Amino acid sequence: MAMPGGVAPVVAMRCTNPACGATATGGGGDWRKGWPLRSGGFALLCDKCGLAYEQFVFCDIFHQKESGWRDCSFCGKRLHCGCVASKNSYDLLDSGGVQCVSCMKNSTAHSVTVVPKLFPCQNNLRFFGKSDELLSGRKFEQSPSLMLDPRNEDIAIVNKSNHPFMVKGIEAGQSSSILRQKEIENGARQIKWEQPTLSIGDMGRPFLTRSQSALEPPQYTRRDDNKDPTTDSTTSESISEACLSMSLGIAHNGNRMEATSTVERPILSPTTAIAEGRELTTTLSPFQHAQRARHFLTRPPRVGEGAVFDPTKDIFPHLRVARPPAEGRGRNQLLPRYWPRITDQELQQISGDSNSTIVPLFEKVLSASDAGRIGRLVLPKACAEAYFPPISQPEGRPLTIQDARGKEWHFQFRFWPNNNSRMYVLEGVTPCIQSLQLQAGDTVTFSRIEPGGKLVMGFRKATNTVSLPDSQISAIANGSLLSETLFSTANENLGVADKFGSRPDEGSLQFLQKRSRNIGSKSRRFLMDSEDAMELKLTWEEAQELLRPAPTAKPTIVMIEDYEFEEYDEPPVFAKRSIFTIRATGEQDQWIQCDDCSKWRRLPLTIIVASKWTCTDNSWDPKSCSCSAPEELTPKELQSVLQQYEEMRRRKGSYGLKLNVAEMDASSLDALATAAVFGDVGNQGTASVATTTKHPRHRPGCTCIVCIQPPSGKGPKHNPACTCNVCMTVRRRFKTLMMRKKQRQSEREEAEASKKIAWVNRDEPEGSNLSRSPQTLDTTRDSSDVTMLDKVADMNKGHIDLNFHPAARDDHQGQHGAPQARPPPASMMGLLEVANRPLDNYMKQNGLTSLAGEQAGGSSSTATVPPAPVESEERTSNEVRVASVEREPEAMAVDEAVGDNQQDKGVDDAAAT
DNA sequence: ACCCTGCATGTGCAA
DNA sequence: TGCACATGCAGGGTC
Repeated sequence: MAMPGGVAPVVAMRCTNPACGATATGGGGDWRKGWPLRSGGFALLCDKCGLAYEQFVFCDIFHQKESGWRDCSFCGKRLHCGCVASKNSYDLLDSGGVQCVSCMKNSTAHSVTVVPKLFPCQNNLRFFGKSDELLSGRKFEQSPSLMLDPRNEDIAIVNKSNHPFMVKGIEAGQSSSILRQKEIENGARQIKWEQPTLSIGDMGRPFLTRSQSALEPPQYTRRDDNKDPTTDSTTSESISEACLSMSLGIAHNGNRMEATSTVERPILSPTTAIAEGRELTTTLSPFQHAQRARHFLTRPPRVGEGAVFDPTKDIFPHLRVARPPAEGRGRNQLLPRYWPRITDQELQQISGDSNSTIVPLFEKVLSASDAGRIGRLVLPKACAEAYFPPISQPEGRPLTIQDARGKEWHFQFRFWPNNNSRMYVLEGVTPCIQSLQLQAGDTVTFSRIEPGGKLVMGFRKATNTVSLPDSQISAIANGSLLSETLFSTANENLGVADKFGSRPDEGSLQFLQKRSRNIGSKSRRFLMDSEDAMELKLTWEEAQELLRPAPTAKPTIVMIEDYEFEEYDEPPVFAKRSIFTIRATGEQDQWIQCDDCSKWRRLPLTIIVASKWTCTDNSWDPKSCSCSAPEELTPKELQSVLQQYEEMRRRKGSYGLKLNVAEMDASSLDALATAAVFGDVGNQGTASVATTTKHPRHRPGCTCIVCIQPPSGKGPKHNPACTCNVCMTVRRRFKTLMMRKKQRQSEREEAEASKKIAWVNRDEPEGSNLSRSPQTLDTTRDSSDVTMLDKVADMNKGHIDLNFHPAARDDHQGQHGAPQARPPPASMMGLLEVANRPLDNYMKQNGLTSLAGEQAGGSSSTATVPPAPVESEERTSNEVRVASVEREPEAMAVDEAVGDNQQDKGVDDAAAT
């Protein structure tokens, strides 16, 4: 094949990043594929110093953006895309943008003007070879020159600016004004050039950098600069598409090799980007900054390979990067939305200290049905087929996946035939989903540990998880619902903090976009500036917490659709968030965080602090009225309190109820108690922090039946031979229950027999023993009902009797047919109301002064220690019900002594006893 | 009555 | 236009 200009082949390339210095011949592994191109190939990236995947994520967002309208990446013209009618009015760019017809036409008139792909940053790559011609520059007018390295079939493309590009696995083919890949059948490899004329006025300008200026500046194509970049999404999109790409396009399509060269996004190293950020601070709009900030997130995703030098790794371990799919069957077809966006921190977390390598496979934003109670997680077909073991039968096979905590989950990986295709699902995910507290909009990430091939899953909480009905979303989108919801008991989360504290998750954003797409023909966003947005980055529950009743206000409790509202005559006070705790002496404290130094300070209980508060405002404690004063709580105490405070908030959310401040007290207390149980409070020993997303007293790693038993249906079952307290107790109760059931059954049979006899002898005179038998049973029934009534009454008096047996009532109902007049049922509200009373009430009622003293030997200085720790976790109401049903008499007495604080605790406490 | 299971269907996206 | 996927639904099983 003739080389244009007779240029010698490229023999090697070197990354210009001095910290990287990667040298490769193109086949030595220093290069790898980047983002997929429309044509099926992949961009080519330097593997060592790392180039920006985030660019693609960025573009991907815009790909996912409103499907109807997109902006031309060159002129900014708004194009209607997607429908058949518009098919010829635009052209898709491999880089993710679109190009309008005008620009397509104009582009042919321009000479090839490209932005050097790699030169804006220090990571940029330069080619060097035997021939200095490569470096000295070889200009071409219409089409890039192609240089082929005969050894590795890499092709360097030198553009007008003397910046070469490389294409792997191609042959120099025809030149044309359009740079586009052309697929060549039957093994022929050819490339077709698509005009990459870029309006650098849009795109390249922000990327004028030191390194770039040091090189030959690219030519710019002017465009209208008068557009306000904040309103012109073109800018943002263009920013991401500023450079001509060097791309590697190898599609595994039989024997066919495909190669691509296309327009590409600018590649920036983080360091350079930061430098640029300084340089461009004055010229970029906030919107642009926002976009640029994404470039800061770029780092080389070293996928599934051993540790290599990565200059950004240590600097930005938390950066969320869309990693290209790992090797797998058909991975090329993997949609970018499934690319795992996993940070090194998370990878580190998964891999622990081991030397194993984590290969991120894919991720998925949980849909409502994924996170629902059905327990089925729909897997993207391509991902399932690429990374999970192949299955031929619909029944599939069991699959064990380990979570980040090392816990193994057993799922059934299977598929359903669907429209001549397959729909892959993971069944039995409910326990896992619940354990990880995942909900729709959150993201689960699947990875593989090498060596070994073990599957691991991580998760990412959505920053903008929304499960509101569309109407509410719409209202929120219009800003109309905000205040309304703040004053309501909406139990939906609008903002669950990212576990890793990262920025909003793209997938979740897409989820949001998707959810709100049907609201109307136009997308709406509640207009707020960035500070407002920061202020509003809280959940509805948090917002509720910020609203405190006026100090003089006395609430009236009203029930609206089974939700309990505190109704005040006076408007609520907008307060700063604080945490309530109870000391061993029973005294309550309020803790509040200084806005300046972030230290937590103790405040009197009755103080309601305005939205901003600093140590200097602390007039109640002269010792802590300065930010320099040490914090009263030790870091461990603080950590425990905060963790459990978060836990409490989550539980509030899961109950879907607005719980009053007293409940917060109890929960905070519970938090401290939990911490105390694990030796975190009052014991400055080495006990590790017991983090759990489950019941506060659940021990990490606990596999007792209540911890792992799914609410129903399939799923991992507890080892029947387990001898843990809970299991033993449950078994004992089950035995008792069965005995009772047997007894009732025999009674019933006896009654049936009696009825028959009574019917046969109905003409018998009254007083007959036989005819009175059912009445005798009625007496029994009444007696039982009295007992039940007593229990309900007892409950309403404030004693939760978890022995209350709903099944017993059912039995009687079944036995006697028509329901009878009954007292108000023991509703969940009632239970919660009682359960939420603070522990000090309980202690008073039970004549206790300090549980801490009794139980923990007074080891806690600031916390009240709860009853003995038991293995448990926050359970669904279903589980609670089950546990309640299975109580036996000996546990009842314990319940009344112990289980008055929280409903779910009672079960565990009794179990432990 | 509730749950599980398997399948069907509608919608949106990508080719 | 076809495919992927979210979700609805019906039927059977279990509590």
